[in-house]
Amino acid sequence: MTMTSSNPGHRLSSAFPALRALPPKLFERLTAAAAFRFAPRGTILFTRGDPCPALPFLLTGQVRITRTNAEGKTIGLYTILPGEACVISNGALLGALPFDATGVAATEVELASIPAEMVDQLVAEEPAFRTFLFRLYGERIADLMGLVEALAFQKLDQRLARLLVERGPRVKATHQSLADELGVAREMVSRVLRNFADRGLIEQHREVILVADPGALEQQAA
Amino acid sequence: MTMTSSNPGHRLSSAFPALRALPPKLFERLTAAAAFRFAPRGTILFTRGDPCPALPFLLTGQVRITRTNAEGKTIGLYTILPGEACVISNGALLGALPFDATGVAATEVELASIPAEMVDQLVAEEPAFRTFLFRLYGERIADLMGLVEALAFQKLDQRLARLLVERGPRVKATHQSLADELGVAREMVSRVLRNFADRGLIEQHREVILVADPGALEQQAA
DNA sequence: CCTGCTTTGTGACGAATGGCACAGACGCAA
DNA sequence: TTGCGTCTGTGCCATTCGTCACAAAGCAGG
Repeated sequence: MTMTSSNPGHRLSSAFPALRALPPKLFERLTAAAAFRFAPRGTILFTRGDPCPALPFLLTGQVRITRTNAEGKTIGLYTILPGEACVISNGALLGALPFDATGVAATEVELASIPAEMVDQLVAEEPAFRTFLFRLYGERIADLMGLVEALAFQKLDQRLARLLVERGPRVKATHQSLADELGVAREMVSRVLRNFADRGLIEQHREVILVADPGALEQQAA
Repeated sequence: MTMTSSNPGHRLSSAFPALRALPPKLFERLTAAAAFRFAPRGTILFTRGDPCPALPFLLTGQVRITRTNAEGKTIGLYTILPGEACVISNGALLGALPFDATGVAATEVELASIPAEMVDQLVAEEPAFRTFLFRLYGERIADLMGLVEALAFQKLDQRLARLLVERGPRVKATHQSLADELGVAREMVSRVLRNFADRGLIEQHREVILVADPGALEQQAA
């Protein structure tokens, strides 16, 4: 499902400041080579073992990176926001590794895939792009290290509280999806949420959680 | 403690194939600019919040990357082997991020730190170096994702068995250090090891564990 | 040999989480 | 309205792990 946006060049450069400094010629070639793609919520953008022909840049929406084990249990790793690129793919791309996780559109998403050679050329020629990419790697690694620490040392109530303040004030999700995100059993999520609701920290509705007391939730997360 | 190796250029290029293709001029400059350093086992090479003026390449030995939380609990993230570089530092380096973990010399180590500008130049000019670096990033991210999955879904006996087969057949470590590595309580490590020993999978001595039945341990890890 | 430190072993108990088995609530479609 | 599927709530019990409180064993220095 590849489509051309009404103004691809502008969207790319406005989402990615690092591209703004490009020589016009190169930017033009980049825009021409980019594959713009639009995908509805829930689309599996890539999964373990997929080949990786291009580096996807996220223009709008959110992509959730998750990992599922042999028994089907799932845990969320991190989220890609607009203006970021999927560097797992990149590791795969330029380092020639298969990637090892799954990317799902958490909302409707719009992305622009840049072919490998183009990315390589950008890295070689554009200092701002190098910085952009390396910073992105650094942030992903930091995200993962933070997750490791949380898994090792934090209790479920802390992790869930953190998730709610970050996604709040309105979180649309089933308990099951939150459980998958956190890598725990659904019943545990239901119980902790019930506890939060009893204490007035949140308000629960079907598929929706409203954060009622962000301060107290933050407290709970600490 | 900076010292000049007897043959720095040769050591660098033999540990890092990606550097072998460099133009002689550049390689000479690189060798001249590199700070060779030798550190005994246990040295803290960097820690959270340290600035990061250069990219350390590991020539010999092993560096363990760990993370410690506010209460002093520790967990190991991954290990850097000879021929690899510390890409956390690099994220910090080229992306201008503080790094977020601690690096400890797990053995005596020898490393060569390349200044930031030099690394930047290498990335710009040397395709082989780009590939090297991106592949390294990819591997680190894969390591961390694997660790996340293990923490979320595997029991201690599985994780400990895995560690022993990977580090075997002779593992020199106290139960406490293994506990720190795995992010668990020392008593649990003692109990699981006792169990392994009772079943003939390992043999225990003070500070030393001998893997007696790698196959069965592997089984246990699965 | 004594002494003191580090390492390892162990029992008892509680807290956190998982998993099962349902029941009830809600929403949608026929 | 009725029926059905999904989502949520809950009781119960097993397992895993953490913590505390020691005891015992090994090593090193005087």
